[in-house]
Amino acid sequence: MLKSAIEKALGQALKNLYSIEEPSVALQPTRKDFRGTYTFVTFPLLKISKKGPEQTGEEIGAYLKVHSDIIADYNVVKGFLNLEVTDKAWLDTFNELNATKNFGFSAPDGSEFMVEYSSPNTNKPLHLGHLRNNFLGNSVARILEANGTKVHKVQIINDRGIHICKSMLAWQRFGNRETPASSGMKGDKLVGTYYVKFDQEYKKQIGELVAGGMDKEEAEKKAPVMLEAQEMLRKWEQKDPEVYNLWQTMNGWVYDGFSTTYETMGVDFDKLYYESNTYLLGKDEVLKGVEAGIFYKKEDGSIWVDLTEDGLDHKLLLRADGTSVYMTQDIGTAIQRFKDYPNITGQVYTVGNEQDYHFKVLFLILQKLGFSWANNCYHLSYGMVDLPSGKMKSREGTVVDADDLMQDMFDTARVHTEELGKIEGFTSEEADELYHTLGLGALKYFLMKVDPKKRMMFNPEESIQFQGNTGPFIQYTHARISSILRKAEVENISASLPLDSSMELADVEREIIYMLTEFESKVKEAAKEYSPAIIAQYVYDLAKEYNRFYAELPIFNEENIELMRFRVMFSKVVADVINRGMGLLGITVPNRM
RNA sequence: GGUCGCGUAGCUCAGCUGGAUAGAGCAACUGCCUUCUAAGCAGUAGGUCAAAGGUUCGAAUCCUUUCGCGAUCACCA
Repeated sequence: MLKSAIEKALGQALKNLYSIEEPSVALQPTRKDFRGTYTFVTFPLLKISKKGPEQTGEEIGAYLKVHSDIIADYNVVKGFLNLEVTDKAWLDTFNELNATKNFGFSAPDGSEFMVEYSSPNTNKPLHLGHLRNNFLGNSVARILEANGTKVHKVQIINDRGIHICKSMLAWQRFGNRETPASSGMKGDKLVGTYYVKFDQEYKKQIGELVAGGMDKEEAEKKAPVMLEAQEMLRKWEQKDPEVYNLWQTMNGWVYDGFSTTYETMGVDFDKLYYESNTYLLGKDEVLKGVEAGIFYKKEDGSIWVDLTEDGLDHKLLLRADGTSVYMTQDIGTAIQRFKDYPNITGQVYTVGNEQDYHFKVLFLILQKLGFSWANNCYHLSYGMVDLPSGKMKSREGTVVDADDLMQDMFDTARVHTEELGKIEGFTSEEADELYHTLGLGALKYFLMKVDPKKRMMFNPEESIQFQGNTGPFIQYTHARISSILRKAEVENISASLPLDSSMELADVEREIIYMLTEFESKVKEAAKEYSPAIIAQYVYDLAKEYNRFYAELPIFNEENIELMRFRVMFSKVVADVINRGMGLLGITVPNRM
């Protein structure tokens, strides 16, 4: 609105001054060291204006100052024309924002999309990497929704295969019928311990075989527990009742554990896909592809796709014995989802960047099979969360458990809050809720402020900060504003009456109105880039700027009543954007802290 | 070795669809609570944007090469 109005005026200026028919005017924000809000770069115009950069800037600036009632003043530095906006235009802009409910967000436009995230294995508890995955996927879903798209949140649970048989076998052998109830352990944790027990037993047996003279590679294949696990997998595939029951029971424990964790995390799903239901999908599609000549069959009967023309290599799609590989299932599952949700136009897969190649191939194959939606499939590829020691490794016990980390965050929040003595008048329930809000806010913000594509560092020794560029800093800003709004209500200051637009504003106020006008484009950009980090960065900048305002200018001590009203209303709008922006990250903001 | 990604302040990260003197936070140092929440604000210090070439009026940003780190290249998932 404001920006496009200026661009329009600028276009008119270029037309009249230099007879440019279709001027491409792109404004950029003015650097902090100069006066003004928007900057127009004149260098590309010099050939047409046939004048120096300063003179060209002067001409355009002077024209705008006279002909546009939005432009208050201008200054020229080298080839940069910096434009200052009138306070009236700022206040009109503010009034418009204030009058628009949920400005920056779009109403539902009928589009539908699917977002997949989490997608764990059922043999071990969720860890730090899953937290990044879940928070990102869940946030992207919220961001798409804010852009008018109906989103279906799903995950595919890897509930079958050799890994879960390993846990089952170890439980049969060492478990003494232990259950989550009998042990008091969360179900996912309990099953995880048996996965570890299997590995220990496996290693022990390998050691014994090697000591008996077998070479290591063979020992890894011949270790009795491994053979038994494989036998168990065969029984599972034949739906052997005993194995199947145990499988259902132990997976049930895991799901109970997971759902507790998801609830704490504040994420949810609209539909769950299970590999035990989907692992046979895709085979028909692959066979159809062979008939269509898209794939080819080798002499041994295995089926492949040749991707060398696309710069990739040959990829196996069906084994010689006719059984599926991961790719086969993923082809089938993708197609199944478009059958389940006929209105979706694409889907987002939130999966780590170690699978970049896999998804490149998957999307390419879906294209070759002729699915037009394949072009709208996006791999939200995020970087690993590294520890100072490097990658997390379960074998070395360096995995950061999701439940433990969240609990640590709640404890840290409690310690900070108590130190600051900020919970006067809180009931213990309210205090607990606050610790939860702050701890989770700190964690989510920490994991999402970084560009998803980049790998990031988490140092468990230095706990996540609560000051500076953090979730709690932004939450604090919201709590401060809430306090102002409570006071405004007590003092009966009307925030609903229209504002007079003839006041003089301070720089910091103009800057913040400018930032508010940018919210919409940030929300759109975040959707286009599938990047919650863009929102995180924006909300932080806004909160930071608001705190400057808070320190520089009085509100209730302002003598000009109209200006005081403006500042109250202005604070309210900032709080609203902070609230909704943080909401896009799945972070709640408190009214007191 | 092939392919992909990354390398910005002591540390963690922005900036990357080319624009001005490269920004935040943490850590260090200095100020600011008789005024609306100091989880805050203001300031000082800290940089050959991995290196070298190239394109351009202009390069952290685009291209090439080199170095370093990581991922991936399974009839695993």
